[in-house]
Amino acid sequence: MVSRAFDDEVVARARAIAETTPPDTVDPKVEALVTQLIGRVADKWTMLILELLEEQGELRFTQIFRGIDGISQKMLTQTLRQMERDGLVTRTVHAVVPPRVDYRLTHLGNSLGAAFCGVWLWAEEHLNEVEAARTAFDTRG
Amino acid sequence: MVSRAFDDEVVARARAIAETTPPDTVDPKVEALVTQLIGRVADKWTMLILELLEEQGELRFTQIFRGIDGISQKMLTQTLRQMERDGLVTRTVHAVVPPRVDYRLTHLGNSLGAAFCGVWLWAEEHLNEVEAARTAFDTRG
DNA sequence: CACGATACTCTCCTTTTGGTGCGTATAAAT
DNA sequence: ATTTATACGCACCAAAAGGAGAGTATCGTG
Repeated sequence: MVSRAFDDEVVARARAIAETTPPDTVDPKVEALVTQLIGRVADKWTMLILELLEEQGELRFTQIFRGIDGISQKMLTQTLRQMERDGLVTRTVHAVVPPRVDYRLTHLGNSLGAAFCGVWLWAEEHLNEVEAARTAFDTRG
Repeated sequence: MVSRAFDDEVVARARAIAETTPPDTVDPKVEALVTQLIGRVADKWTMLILELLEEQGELRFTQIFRGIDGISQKMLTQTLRQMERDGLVTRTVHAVVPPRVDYRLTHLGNSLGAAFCGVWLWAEEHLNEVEAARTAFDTRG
């Protein structure tokens, strides 16, 4: 996970960007592609794997498997394949027995991890507020 | 959408944070809650609604419905309810006929939008790289 | 008087997601 | 000789997500 030392700073920066953003003249095709890409990449397992690899550098299959609580082998393989296809991780197979496969973030993967950093910080920072909002909502009926 | 003027700056900042992060001494309960919260909030429709409301301020149901391509009424209602429960949006019902309901981001919702900003920027910036990686992967078989 | 508009809810029904368990190659270890 | 470890692929099945369409209350409008 991450420290929360720079949280306010990051959020303030991001908000500043959002506010100074021009009225938006983005090609709808690009818009759609971006949306789709985000849908693909902003997935729970992808985010968790990304974070783990960011922390640990290079890991093999079983290490990731043990490092991520609740994931099934199937989902891990699947997610890693997608990430490889999207250029987020490299997959190096060592021709030994038993087989050994190492995964490592690419530059692209690293940059995505950095981009998600703000979301992790937000979640850490505002966890209590969200829980409070929920119980308030639920007790109001 | 957003401009990409500050992309490198944002990413560099986020990466700097990631690198200076201490070895991690986070309570596993909190870790799990954060993970769960991210799973809840990092959903396609939530992100799109968040962005739309951030741009437009206050909107009513049908305006959001028309503003987000491909969403169904069901998903829109559902997502808005969750967001309201999580304290991300306020929902104000005007007792008129036909009914009129306005949605607006809370401070919390705004901060989440800001946090997601980095991901949007990443997607815009690296769209081409991802597509290139994909075709490379696919042609290699 | 029929109609449209609004913001839903409710009921099917299909699609997608994801879990479980089994199979595999092979060499080292027991 | 049997077991163990690895990194999967495959087949099957349950659960969840999500789309389509109908229903609702009420009032102004044509």
